[in-house]
Amino acid sequence: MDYYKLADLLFPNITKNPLEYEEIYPQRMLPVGAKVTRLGPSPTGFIHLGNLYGAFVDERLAHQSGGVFYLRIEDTDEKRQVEGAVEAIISSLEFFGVTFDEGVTKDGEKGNYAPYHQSQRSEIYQTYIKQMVRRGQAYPCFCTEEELNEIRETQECLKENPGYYGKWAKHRNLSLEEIQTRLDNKEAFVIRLRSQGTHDCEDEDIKMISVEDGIRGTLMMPENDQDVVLLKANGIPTYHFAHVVDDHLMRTSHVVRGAEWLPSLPIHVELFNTLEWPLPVYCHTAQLMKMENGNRRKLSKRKDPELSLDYYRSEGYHPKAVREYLMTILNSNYEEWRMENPNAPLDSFEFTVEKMSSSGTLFDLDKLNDISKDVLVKIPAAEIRQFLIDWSKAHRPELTGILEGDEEYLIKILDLGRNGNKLRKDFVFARQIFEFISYFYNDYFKIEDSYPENVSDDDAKSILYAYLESYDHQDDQTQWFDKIRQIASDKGYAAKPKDYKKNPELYKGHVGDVSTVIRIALMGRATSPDIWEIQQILGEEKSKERIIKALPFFNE
RNA sequence: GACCCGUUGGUCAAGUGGUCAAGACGUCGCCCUCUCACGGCGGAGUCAGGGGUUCGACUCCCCUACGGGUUACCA
Repeated sequence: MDYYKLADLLFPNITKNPLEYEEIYPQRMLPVGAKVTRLGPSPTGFIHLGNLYGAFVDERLAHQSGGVFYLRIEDTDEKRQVEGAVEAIISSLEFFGVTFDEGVTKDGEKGNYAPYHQSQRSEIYQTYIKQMVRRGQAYPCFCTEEELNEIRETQECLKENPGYYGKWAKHRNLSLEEIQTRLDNKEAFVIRLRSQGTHDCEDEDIKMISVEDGIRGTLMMPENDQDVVLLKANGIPTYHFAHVVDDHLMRTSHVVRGAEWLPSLPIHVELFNTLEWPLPVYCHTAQLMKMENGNRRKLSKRKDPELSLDYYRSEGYHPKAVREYLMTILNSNYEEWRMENPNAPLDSFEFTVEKMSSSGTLFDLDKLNDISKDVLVKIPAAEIRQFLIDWSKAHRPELTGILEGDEEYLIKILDLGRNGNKLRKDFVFARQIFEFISYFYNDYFKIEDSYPENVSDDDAKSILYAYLESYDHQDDQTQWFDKIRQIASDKGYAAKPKDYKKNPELYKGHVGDVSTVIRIALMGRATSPDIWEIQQILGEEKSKERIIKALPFFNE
């Protein structure tokens, strides 16, 4: 068989020598140990937490080593293109603090290894394919879908491994004449790898290959024996081929991807070997899992919209919180480091791929929320205010007016209980924050809780009346509370909770019940931060007004 | 089915032959306390099972079970 002739027959328009690409895309000039990583999303527009998880690994690996992190769009599947997806991906990642040095950006492509859209790299792929055909390493296959199905069915009956390999590879050794004829008939064809792998026949045992995975250590797997499709009938490569060519030519040093790629690793290894290129360091990350009906399963795009990044954005999780959380599940020693370095920037943590877990991790909302509290408590009120405003503009526009309205007022509210040494950690995510502080705004103030059971309506009324009588906005906190105690004992409630605990039969309740009545009148809820402080923020007028409104006496 | 990966408390997990098997979240109790938070203290709770190897196994080997993934001209 004259493979040169075959190659020209198949790709008459490809004239470049592969070596030219080696010159166009030379070895990167980077410091020793610098890592080159990439994110290669397919533009379906949907990214979930798992993608972000992987993106952080890429980002840290590159930026921690003085390397390069670039974005490549893997748009080799025409059926899955979604309008505006690339922009959505970029802005989503940007929101969560993932930035690229190179590749596809909002303003087009940037970098010396362009193009970064796989759809624009056909000539490159075909040049290498042509070379492989010339060398007899790849061949055209004209099998139709029906023929492929037939093969699979036969294999199933015979209980042999499914796939296109060995004796099942019908078109592996087609003659030049036959190929010519089929070409003349305009039959569609794909290009397949002529795999050199061994099969599990009587006299041949499958050879094993071993690969060093950055996360998982030594991996032993059977070598590939499948004549996988390299180039689809439309001239676009499959993921397998595009990955190998791109990551070689773009000089990627570390390929970070999900564990679902593990089974196709032997294909990639054979491809790199066939092309005589060095293998990148593979890092197969654990999957982020979800619990469903008592079982865990991989996060899925279709089934888990609540795990999409958009969900966290619309709830108003702070990007720093999400990042911090992901980091704790990314690197097992991160949490420990954070406790020792509570205020250090996240980037100063030394991330290592070896400290990554290789088993699937369940997403834990409780943990995210807890971490979020710690993160938010360190963010200055002015910054939180801006964050709330930005969030409302995108997700709750009806709140924007209020939030932007009185800047000083909002900042005081957000700083409530965050000045002393015992910091309140009340804030988790934007939507929750607004609910938490909503009683400060008349439009959102409403009575949500009812008075304690041991306080009669008459008592409640008289407590509020007495409170109003004694109200002096100039009182300091001690003076204020002394008056509450006074009211409590006047009405038959213990001034100190301990007294009540000792002799519950002597009292109707204790000072806590009294302040709960006041709290409900002022905030509409039985729980809130310190009443006195809240009054100082609300101001004298609003505070009194609410007490008056709560007095049934005045409502009658 | 075949192949691959995985399995330490409810969750995330330290741990690489000798530990009373860290820590965090959650949970429960107590303390602090005008409520709620915060904080402090304490409790319950784990090496999937069975065989080896070894003086000694969470750690090494084998088998079983369970979970997950892949098995496309999708990525």
